[in-house]
Order: sequence, then structure tokens, then C-alpha cells
Amino acid sequence: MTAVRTFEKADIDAAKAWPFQEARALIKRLERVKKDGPVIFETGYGPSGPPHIGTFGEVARTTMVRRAFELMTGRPTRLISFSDDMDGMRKVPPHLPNQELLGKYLQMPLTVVPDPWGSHESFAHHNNARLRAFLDQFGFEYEFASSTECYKSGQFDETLIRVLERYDAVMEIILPTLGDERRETYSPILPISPSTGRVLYVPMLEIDAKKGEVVFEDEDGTRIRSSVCGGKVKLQWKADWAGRWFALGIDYEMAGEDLTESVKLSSRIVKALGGEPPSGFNYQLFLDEEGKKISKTKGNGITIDEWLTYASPESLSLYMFQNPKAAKKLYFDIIPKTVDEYWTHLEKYRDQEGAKALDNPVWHIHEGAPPAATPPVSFALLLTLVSAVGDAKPEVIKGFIRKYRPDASPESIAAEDAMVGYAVRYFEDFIKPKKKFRAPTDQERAGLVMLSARLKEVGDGAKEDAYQTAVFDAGKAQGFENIREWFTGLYEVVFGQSEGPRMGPFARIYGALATAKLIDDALARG
RNA sequence: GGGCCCGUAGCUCAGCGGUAGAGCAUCUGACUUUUAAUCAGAGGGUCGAUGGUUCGAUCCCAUCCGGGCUCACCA
Repeated sequence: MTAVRTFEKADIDAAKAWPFQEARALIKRLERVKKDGPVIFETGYGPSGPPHIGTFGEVARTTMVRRAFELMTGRPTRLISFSDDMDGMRKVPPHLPNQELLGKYLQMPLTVVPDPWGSHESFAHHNNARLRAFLDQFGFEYEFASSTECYKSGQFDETLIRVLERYDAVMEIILPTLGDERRETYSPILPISPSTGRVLYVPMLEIDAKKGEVVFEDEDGTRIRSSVCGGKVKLQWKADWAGRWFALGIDYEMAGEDLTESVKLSSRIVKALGGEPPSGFNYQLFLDEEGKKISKTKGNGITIDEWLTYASPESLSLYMFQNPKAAKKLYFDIIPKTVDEYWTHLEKYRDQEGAKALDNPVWHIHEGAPPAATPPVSFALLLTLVSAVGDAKPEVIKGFIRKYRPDASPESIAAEDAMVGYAVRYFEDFIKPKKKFRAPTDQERAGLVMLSARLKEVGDGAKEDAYQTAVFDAGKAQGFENIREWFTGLYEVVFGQSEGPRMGPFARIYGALATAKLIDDALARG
């Protein structure tokens, strides 16, 4: 049910959503460097840990720019998801099994470190597989690239030799950014020790660009002359990023705000190599509820698994679309709001045309092909329903929806059904613990006793009106001046909240006897 | 302290030189067998502050304030 629309050039030119602005900057860059052929986008991944919400954000946002660019230019594009799997393991990540075993592989490339779970060729292979499964789960289109493979296959050889040729220029750029101590031993080339297999942080004693060789001292003091080709050395981070841009011809890459300085530095280095830095920008990091930076060790903020427990990937994409240059809070309270905003945008998209449609987040979230169906009731409403029913089964909730939106299309119902599970879980974890059941007043108690008895009398299977009348009769019999007070009390005592579902239909669907039991339970509580 | 990014209605955000906008939230009215619905309407912002450029600035420039990141090593 997705319809890909076509857009006039004038509309595309008028589109102002940030992915289009990024695409325009990219187009300018391409004009400058006069590049033809496929345009290459890149995202990064560090395989010392599993993919996370930031990984998702980067790939999602990059894909948004990619699709905008394709619409504008019609040019072929590729997205490379690059894994830094040749980096040495600096320390054993905590919380992993087989800590002792891993400890023996410190400083070795992550593709040499054994897989602590034993299922893959190496630790990095394991995490690389997780990355791919992660990206596949969302349907991203990308090509995986392994740093180790790039080095070993010789794909980076030319670039490594270029680094040797421009060695002084590269050093001149990097050295001022280093502390005194590191400056003494720094080299942008990190040899892999032929004796121990570790990544060595040692100075280069000789550089021979013509032969593509370097001389360094191995861990055991042996003076080694080695080719830089075929994976015998790798580039140190500051040069690595630039080298990769150069070797792979990266045209676009965004990065976190924490890497702002690295982007600048890498840009200078890639120029020194004779290349041109990619287009891109620095997106902001996420904050927790109190505006503090989210850190993995602290465990504040929320993880992608948590988000996907309570809401759809589309809603998370919307979150990523919004304001990427502002530091945004990422915590549980924003989930329902984001979900409903997503549906609102999707609904609007149907009637929007031209540039308006292109500026609608859903165009970007769905890579140009937003679905047509929207659910008949909002997530917020759904939460109210779930909340009223307590720990109801999804089927009961779905029954309500079909009853109250009889005109909803099957597609619309299907869209809603997916939300029901999310709503139930959100309710269980965030709303239920906050429910406050108060004790009834004497007047309310009398009314509730009467209502319960009346419901049992009528029994299941009667018409809505019969139940609705029963509710009003019970209230009126107790002499409530304003019948609203009766309802408010009913909700607060029985449902633990001040608002609730229309009682007649509720009793009809939930069951009169079950409803009576809810009331009896509430009376027993108070 | 230097650099970069952000600061628009209660919340989330759009607008980026021409009399301030959306969604949600709030309130009011219709309804009155409801406070999940529907319809109609309203309130709410000195566009962080101050200067400057301009006929005119939320939008450009400068300074300041507030928030985030970054400036040893690693990535």
C-alpha cells in the first residue's frame, strides 16, 4: 500500500527539509570535485560493542540525505557501512564472557580477538554480524565494509603509499594536536607486530615511499623493515578516517558532535593526501530527562531496544529526523508523543502536494514511499483504553477499536493492531505503577454496590444501553447533583484514574460480570 | 578560557528579510445517558538579551546570557 509519488523539479527545488539542504551541499561538493559515477555515502561503526541507538540514528539520517539526493539528481548512490574492525582492542569490554581469554588479546586487531561467545570467527566478526542483522531488521539498504578486509585485500595500499609520500605534511597537521609525550612517538602508520600480532604505537625509523616500506622497532626490540601493503600496517585513527575517505572516495558522511574536531582534522589530512573531504555535518548527541549527556556506563537515557519495546521503528525515525543539530532529550515520556506525531504527519501527507509533501517527515522516514494507512485512534487514546481495562489482553482492546471505529478500513485496523502491543507494554511499565486507586465515599460506595448488583442481574450479552442505563440509574439513585461527579468517582475508584471509557460499551465488550468484578475488587480494596 | 552547535507558544518542532505558525496540551460552547467521540471557537510568544545593518529582522552582523559537545590518551 505504498504509492511513490513523482515530483516536479520546481517542487524539489523548493523543498526545505534538512535532508534536501544537505543534499544541495553535497551537489555543490560534487560540482567542485567534478566527480561522476556512483555517489558514496558512509556511516561508521565500532565493533567493540553492539550497535545502538546512535548507530540507528546515523544510518537513518544518512539514508534520508541519500534519498533526497537521489530525488534531486537521479544519480546512483551507495551507502557503505564501515566497521573499524582492525582497531586494536584497547581494553576488555566489561560484561563480556571469557574475560580471561580476551585479556590475552589486548592491542590486537578486533578481527583477531576470539569471539567470546564462540559463534563467530572473531569478536569483530560477531559484532559485525550483529550490525548487519540490526540494519537488516529495519530494511536499510547498505553495503557492509570491513576495515580489516580493506587493508588485507590491498584496497588501501595505494592510500598507504600516498601517506608515506605526504608523510611530512600529514605529520605537520597532526602533531600540533597532540600532547608533548605522544608527539615524541607518534606515527600515522601503526604496524602490526609480526611477532605478537599487536597493533604497535611506535615511531617510524625510516620511511620509503618509493618501495612502500617502513622501518620500526618490534616489541622484542628487533628492527623490522616491512611493506605497508596488504594489511601489515594500519593507519592511526586521525589518519585512518581521512585515508578511508580518500581510498573509498567518500562523498558524504555525518558524525556526532563529539567528533567535530576530528572531522576538521581529517578534512585537512585528506586534502594533504590530495583528496577532498566529504560533505556532511555534526549531529548532536542525546540527553536524558535532566538534560545530561547519555552515557553507556551511566545507563541513563534509553536504549533502542527499549524504544522498540514501546513504539515502532517509524516513530524512532521521526525522532531522528527532527532537529538533528539540537541536543534532544531521549527518555520514555517522549515516546507516546512521538508516535502520535508520526501518525499525524502521515495523515497530513495524504493531502499535501509538492514541496510540502517533500518537507513532511514521513517522506524521509519511508524513503519516499509512505504507507497510506493510518490507525483509527491515537496512541494516547489507546493508552487510555488499555489503562482503563487494566491488564487487558490485546484482543479486548482491539474489540474496542473495531466497535468504536466501525468504518475503519482493514489496513487502518492493521496499523492499529501493531500499536496495541506497544500500548499494553507501555501501560504495564509506565502507567500501571503510577495508578492510584482511592477509596470511595459512602455515596459512591452505595452507588457502586448497586451498579455491581445491577450488572450481574443484567448479565453478559445485553445491549450497551442496558449497561449505560444501569450506570446512570446507580448514580441517580444516590442523588448525585452533577452526574459527572459520579462518573469521575467511578473512574477514580475502579480504574485508578480520573477519566475512562464510556461505560455502556465497555461493559458490553469487557463483559458485565467482569466489569462487576472490577467494581467488587475496588470496593474490597477501599 | 578557545572552537563548534543549539536557544521560536506549556511540550515537540516548522518558519530563516516584509504585520509570528503547526501538532499535542489547556480553556469555552454545542451535546447532557458521561470527562475515551464529534463539531465550533478561544487563550497563550517583548521569536534568550542588547546593540548594529536595513524602508523593514525571529531571520543578516557583533557582543552578552543560558544549554550541549570539544580542546591529555584512545576511538
